[in-house]
Amino acid sequence: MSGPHPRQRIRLADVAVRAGVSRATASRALSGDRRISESTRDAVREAAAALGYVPNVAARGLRARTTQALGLMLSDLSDPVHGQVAAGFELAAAAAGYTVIIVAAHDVVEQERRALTAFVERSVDGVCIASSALDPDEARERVAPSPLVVVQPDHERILGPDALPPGTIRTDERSGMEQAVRHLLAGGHRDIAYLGAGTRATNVLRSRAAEQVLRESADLPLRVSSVPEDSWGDPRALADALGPRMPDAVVCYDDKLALALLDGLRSRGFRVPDDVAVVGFDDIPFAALSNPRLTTVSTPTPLMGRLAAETLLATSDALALPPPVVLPVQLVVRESAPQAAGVAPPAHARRLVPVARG
Amino acid sequence: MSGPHPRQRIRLADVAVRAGVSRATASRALSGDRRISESTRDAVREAAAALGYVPNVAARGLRARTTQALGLMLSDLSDPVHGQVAAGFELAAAAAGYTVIIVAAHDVVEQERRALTAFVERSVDGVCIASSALDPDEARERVAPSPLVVVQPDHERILGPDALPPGTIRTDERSGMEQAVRHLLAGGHRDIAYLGAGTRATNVLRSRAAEQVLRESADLPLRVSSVPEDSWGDPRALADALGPRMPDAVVCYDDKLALALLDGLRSRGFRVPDDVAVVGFDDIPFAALSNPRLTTVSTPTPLMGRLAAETLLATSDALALPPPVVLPVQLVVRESAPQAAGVAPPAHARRLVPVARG
DNA sequence: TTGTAAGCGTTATCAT
DNA sequence: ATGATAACGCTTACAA
Repeated sequence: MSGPHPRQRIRLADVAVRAGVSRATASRALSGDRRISESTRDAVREAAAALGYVPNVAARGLRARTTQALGLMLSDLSDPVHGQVAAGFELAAAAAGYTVIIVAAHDVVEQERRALTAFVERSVDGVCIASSALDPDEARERVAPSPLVVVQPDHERILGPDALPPGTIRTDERSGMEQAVRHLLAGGHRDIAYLGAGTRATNVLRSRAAEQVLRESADLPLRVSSVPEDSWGDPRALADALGPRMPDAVVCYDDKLALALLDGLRSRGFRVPDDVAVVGFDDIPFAALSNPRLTTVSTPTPLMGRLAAETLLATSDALALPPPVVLPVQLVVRESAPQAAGVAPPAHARRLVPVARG
Repeated sequence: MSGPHPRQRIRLADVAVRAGVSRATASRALSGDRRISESTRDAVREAAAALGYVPNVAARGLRARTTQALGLMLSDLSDPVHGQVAAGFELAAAAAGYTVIIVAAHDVVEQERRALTAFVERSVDGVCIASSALDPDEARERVAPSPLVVVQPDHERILGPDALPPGTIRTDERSGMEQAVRHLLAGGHRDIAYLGAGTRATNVLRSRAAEQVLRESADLPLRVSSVPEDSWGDPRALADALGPRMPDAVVCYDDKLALALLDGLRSRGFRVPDDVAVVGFDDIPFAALSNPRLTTVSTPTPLMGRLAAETLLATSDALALPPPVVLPVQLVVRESAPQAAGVAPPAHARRLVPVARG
């Protein structure tokens, strides 16, 4: 039952012997070195194929000082947003012949540090952090001299006035909230609430942006409610968190929260959008399939992953990272916060896959 | 602006010099070798810490013939089921100090072959394939001598009478369909349909199981409809695929399809479950949040990933893989196919997180 | 055009 | 208890 392949792994030396050349020649032949004669090149290739030779990249990397591997740290692989970022990242990396090492750090700083160490141990050629609480400077320090790209940084530093550091990729939260809030105002809503999860920086960022826009556009206050980050498993609690008096409309931190809220509202007997309108953030795939379908701010998650990988691949020097990128987002109007009556919805509102994607 | 850490990476030799010992001693001290004296051990550790030494695992692996890395091949990281399998896999691997290399092969056989080659090139200590169309024997051959575990194999071979090979982890499709179909029969449904996606083996397996159970339990025929694997983006088409006359109930290939179908049925003016009941398969997180909430067969996806990793970690010899494992599944009754009137639902039917998980 | 030999950073063997 | 030294499998000066 054992196939034709030998148990012992074939080394370059074996190929060289079979082709009747030195290891150096074999190596050069396989790497397509122009100085090797046509004939020996073919001979070596044939030998390699015949033996089923697969190079040992650890050995190669040891000498060539490149591993053709990238590290990706994220909080949770089963999260739809992170999954899409990871998918885009992996796709771009694989297209360039790179391999991806993924570590889930579950938003625990100590695990995040360990993840970065794992990348350094493996000498990856670049590291991407997706939405981490770690201080970006510390992270960059830890993975040096590998370049580091941070997607959706979540350190409190982003709340300050400082410019984003090079190698940062973010979405335009402010624009997203502007579109969401203006849409609700146009729909006649006045008592608008923000439902946040946790106290992480991105949540604060979105909450503040919504508050500002509402203030500037209509001089109205924003009601801010908040639930702990891990309480999404209890949808009724989300509805209850909105307080004894239900607002006209709710903007949620993200779609996961919004979809859970839809469920909680239904349990509590509220109708969406008649009793209260709901807007999400991210446009995860199931946002288009909920009942009512979720109006949400579409973020280009797979594109962010792709961009992160491409940035790393294009960056040999960790100190030469490109300036921060802020990606545009777009409100997708669906049923949970429909267009004001009498106004035709824009074409994109019906699309399952948002325009800005990959 | 450049921190205290040196640009050049610290090698073991540097630590040895600083501690005033040989490289061999330094290596042994760091690996906690009992023969090294207390004092030198501390000295070496101090030196390592002071210099910020991080070992090079490629070099280590070259000599020690173990990489502390596992390979995971899946079709798509942004798929909820695969994401959960990957999350469970990564968690178990990380807990054992292992790192995971993930390659998405998008169900393309040629890419699957490349993925396996990538794992061999990197000499991973074990490989897991999640739901692949590749011939398991070919796969095992390709990754030899690393052990291979296959989660939810999808090769047509599984349709035959052959026993599953060692190192296989599957869910009990037959039992799942039995629970689903019996539940529908108990609810008074007679005209039952199966809505499948694609023609892959698992789809055929589920379809056949449903057919058999329906035949054996009630001597009724199963209506089988099918849509191409990539047509889930058009929910109305799914509803239309059920034919001109709507069945009493539909069992879907998986939850993604079922949730899309719910949307399509709503678009077409059908009420669920009044006009037609719908049952899914997998119990992905959003199945509990749809409207109506989805009745579905819960599969222990994170557990499968965890089990796969643990199996690999426990298997030094590729030829000593454990016998196939078939994991139990459990129907979770929700609104899209509710309990027959007058019968109290079991406790688990209300749980958000199914019992069998992780 | 090809071969020889040194080296990548570790760990393991064999001394001492 | 510690040190030399030889691997591990590959690439790349330097030679020829």
